[in-house]
Amino acid sequence: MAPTHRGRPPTSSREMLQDAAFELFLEKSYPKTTIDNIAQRAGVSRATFFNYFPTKSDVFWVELDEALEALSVELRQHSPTGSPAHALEALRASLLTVASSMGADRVPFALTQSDLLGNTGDLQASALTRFSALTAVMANFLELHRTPPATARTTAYACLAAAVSAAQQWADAGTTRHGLDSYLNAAIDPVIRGFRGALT
Amino acid sequence: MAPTHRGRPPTSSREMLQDAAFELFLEKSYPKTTIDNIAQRAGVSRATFFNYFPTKSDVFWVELDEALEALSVELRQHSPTGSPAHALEALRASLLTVASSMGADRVPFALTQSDLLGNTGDLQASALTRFSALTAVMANFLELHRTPPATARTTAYACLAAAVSAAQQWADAGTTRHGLDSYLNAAIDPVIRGFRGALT
DNA sequence: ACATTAACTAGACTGAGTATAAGAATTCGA
DNA sequence: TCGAATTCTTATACTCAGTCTAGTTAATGT
Repeated sequence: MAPTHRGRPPTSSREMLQDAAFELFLEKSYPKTTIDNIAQRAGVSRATFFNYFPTKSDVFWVELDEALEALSVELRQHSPTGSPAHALEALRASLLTVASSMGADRVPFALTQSDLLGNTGDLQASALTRFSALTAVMANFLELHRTPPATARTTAYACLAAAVSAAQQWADAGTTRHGLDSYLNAAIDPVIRGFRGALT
Repeated sequence: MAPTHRGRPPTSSREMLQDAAFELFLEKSYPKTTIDNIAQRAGVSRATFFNYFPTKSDVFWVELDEALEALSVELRQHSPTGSPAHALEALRASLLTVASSMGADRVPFALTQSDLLGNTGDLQASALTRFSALTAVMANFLELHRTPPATARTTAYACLAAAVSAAQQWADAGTTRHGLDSYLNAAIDPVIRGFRGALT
């Protein structure tokens, strides 16, 4: 019988804290919910919250951060071919792979409840920071595959726009929802075709 | 002799506070500079700083905020024609008009000294928020001119990417610098031509 | 039993941002 | 000239996210 854990066992988890936070955000909006509130709801101390999340707004982006990491992993599987057009298709494939791992029942809270939360600068800013990181991952991949830097950047931003649109449609679909990948493919197809034309 | 001002005269201005802030950022980096430091350097109280700027990071973006406002004004001069392709050209023209009003000697501090400032999340986030606002202005304009919403958004993001690239080249040009509009036109031309192809 | 490891906690602190009442400096009008 | 109106400044208290530290707790390993 091999113990798999050394040290004191955790009494909490990111999921518990995230759940507590989302409950409270719905009850009293994001700005009116303090870290103390969240920690108390989850049954831990305020300092413990910061053992799990760097900032308050980070509870929002667990799924997006996972997807971003998964995308980086997917893109690394594609070894450089020196062909920008191939890179575009690889980028599409990687995005769709990541999107397809998000089933119809895993829509992030941030997408479905954004109206109810109260709009604050830090929440918006935390989203934009992640969009910027996503754009950088895509642009770096394209550059690695011999796309000129300015074109790589423009393409990456256009793909970001398509991805944001797709995510919004995904969230809005309600009971008729299917996988994110189909929305994403529809949104990104004109972008990829347009830039492929410019690259050949 | 008609007095033009009623009430107590200001002892400070946005420019004074901005100058004080930039001096201090260079001396000790952005994160290490407090609002107290800035206010003291400018000879006013800390509370007075907030009469001039909403947040610490806003001192960075005076020029960009002006440009964003100027762009909105320019775009409003173009009455709707129902032609997305015309809208693209109007957008380009408006962007270039705003860019040409920034002579070679008005490069924002944020562009030329970004290395020395110390990278913090709030600074990056404040920039991204403005980029997002710029994108929204452009996308709304395109939609007003009958561009489908998803295409408007994608185009706007691609224009943003081009504009960011142009601004960076502008800042990097040093003593050989000319007006921002020439860099912007070079960067944005392939984007406009690409999307015009998709719209016709 | 003790050492090591990992998680939790209380409490103090910092600094951005908010708010308020009072004071200060000007112009206007009776 | 004086009081009212207007505008700007200030000191101060406060909130709260985020940082840090020393000590406690709960587990495993030797």
